[in-house]
Amino acid sequence: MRILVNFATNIIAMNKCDQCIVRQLSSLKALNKDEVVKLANSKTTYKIKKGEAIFEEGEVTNGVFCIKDGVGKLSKLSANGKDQIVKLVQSGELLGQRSMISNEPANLSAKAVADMEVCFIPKTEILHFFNNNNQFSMNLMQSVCEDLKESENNKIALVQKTVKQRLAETLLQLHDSFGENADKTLKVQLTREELAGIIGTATESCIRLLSDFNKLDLIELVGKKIMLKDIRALKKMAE
Amino acid sequence: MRILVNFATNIIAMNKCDQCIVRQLSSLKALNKDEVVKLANSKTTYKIKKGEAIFEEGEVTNGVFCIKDGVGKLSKLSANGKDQIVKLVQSGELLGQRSMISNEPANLSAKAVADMEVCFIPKTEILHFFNNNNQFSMNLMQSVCEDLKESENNKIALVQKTVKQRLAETLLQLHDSFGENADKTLKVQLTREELAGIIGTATESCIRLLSDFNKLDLIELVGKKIMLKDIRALKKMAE
DNA sequence: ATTATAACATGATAAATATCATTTTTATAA
DNA sequence: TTATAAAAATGATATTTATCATGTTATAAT
Repeated sequence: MRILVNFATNIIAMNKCDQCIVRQLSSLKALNKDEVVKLANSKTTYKIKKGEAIFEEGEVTNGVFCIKDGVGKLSKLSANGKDQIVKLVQSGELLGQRSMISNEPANLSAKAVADMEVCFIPKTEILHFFNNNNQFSMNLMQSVCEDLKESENNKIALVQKTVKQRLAETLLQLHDSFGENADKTLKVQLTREELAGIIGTATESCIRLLSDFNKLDLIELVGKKIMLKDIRALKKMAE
Repeated sequence: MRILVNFATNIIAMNKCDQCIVRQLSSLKALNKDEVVKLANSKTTYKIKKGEAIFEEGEVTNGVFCIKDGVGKLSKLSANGKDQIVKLVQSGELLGQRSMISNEPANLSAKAVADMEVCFIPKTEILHFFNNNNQFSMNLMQSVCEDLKESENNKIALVQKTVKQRLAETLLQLHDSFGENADKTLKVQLTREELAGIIGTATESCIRLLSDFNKLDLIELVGKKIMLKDIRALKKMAE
C-alpha cells in the first residue's frame, strides 16, 4: 500500500521536475531518474509577485531556488541607500548556490523584477547530489566559475568604461539575454532606477543618457519601454 | 628494484608537498597521503621574477599553479591600455582554478608583483582529486565561491564608493592581507600605477590622493613605501 | 473621474575625476 | 659615476558625473 502511494506520487513529481526548464538548463541536468524523483519529493514551489523578495541580504537560505518562470534581480543595498544590481536571473537558473556552499547568510537580496515561479530545494538534497554525482558537482562548479568570470569582467567594465559605454553595453546585454517583444522593445522591463542600479550611476544620469541615445536614434523610447534601433552603433559605443 | 626507487622518490616528494604552505592553506589540505604522493610526482616547480608573467590572458593553462612564495596580481588589459588589477594573490593560494574548471583560456593575466616560486599541477591530477575526494571538491568549490563573493562585493564598492574611499579601503586591505615591514610600511610594494589599477582610477589621481592622505596624517610616504598612521580614520573614510 | 503617488524628464550647478603638461626624484644600465 | 629611463609629484584645465530643484507624465487607489 505504502509503495503504491509512493509510486503514484513519484510519477507525478518526476514528470513535473523532469520536464522543468530548470532541469534542462541548470546543473540539475546531470541528475539521473532516481535523483529527479528524490528532488521532486523534496522541493516546494512558490509564486513571487513583481517587487517581492525571494530572500534578503543576511538571511540564511538553507537551500537553492530554481527559477521556473520570471525574472529576478540580485542586489545589495549600499550605505547611501542605492540598490546596486549585481546580476539579473531568469528561468532555468539556480539561485543561492554560493551562500549555500559557503555556509553563509545570503550576501545579496533576490527580488522579482517580473512575476516569478520558483522551487526551493533543501540544502541536504543538493549536498547529497554533490557528493554522489560527479557530473552534478562539476556542473555546479562550472556554473559558479561562470558567475565568477562574469563578475570579474563586469567589474572591469564598470571601472574602465564611462557611464555612456556601460549603458550601451547593458542595453545590448539585456537584448541578448532576454530578447524583444513583438513591438521590438526589450522584453525585460526595468525602471530607470533599476537600469541605473545595473550600470552603477545616478538615476537622473541614466535617464539623461537614454534621452541622448533617443535623440541620436540609437534607441527609441516607447513610453517606459526601450527599443534598440541601431545595434551596430551601440556596439561601437560600448567599446 | 623499481619499487625501491619509487619508494625513495615518493618519500622525498611527499615531504616536499606535505609540508608546503599551499597544502596547508588551500583546497589541497583535503588530500590524503597517497594523493599527496601523486601530487608530488606530477608537479613542476618554477621561479618567476618580479614583473614576469605566470600566464597571460587568453593562454590555455591546462592546470593550476600553487603559490609557494611571493605575491602576484591577476589583471586584465583594457582597450585604453590600462591594466585593471582584479585580485592580488599570495603564498598558500591556488591560481588558474577557474579557467581549468571552465575549460577555457585564462580570462586574466597572472604576473609577479614580488619574486615568486610556484608549482604547476596538471589538470588531470586535479580532476582526479575532484572526482574521487569529496572533501577536496567541496573545498575547491568553496574557494571559488569565496572568490565570487569577494568579486561581487568589490564590484559594488568600486561603483558606489568614491576614489578616495576606495583608496582608503584598499590600503587597509593591503595592510590586513600582507602585513607590514619592520619600519611599519606595507609589506606588498606596489607602484602607484598598480595601486591605481586596483582602485580603478588614473595614476595621477591616485598619487594626488596619497599625497592628500599624507598631509592629513592618515599615512606617511616613506620613499615609495606607504605607512598607515591612522587606521581608525582610514576605516571611517572608507565607509 | 479625481486625487495621490510614483516614475520619468530636464535644467542649473557643484563636485569628482581625468587628461595633459611639466618638474622632480629615484632606479638602472652603460 | 654618469647617463638614461622610469616612477612619482604637482599644476592647470577639461570632462564627466552627481546633486538639487522643478516640472511633467503615467499609474494606482479612492
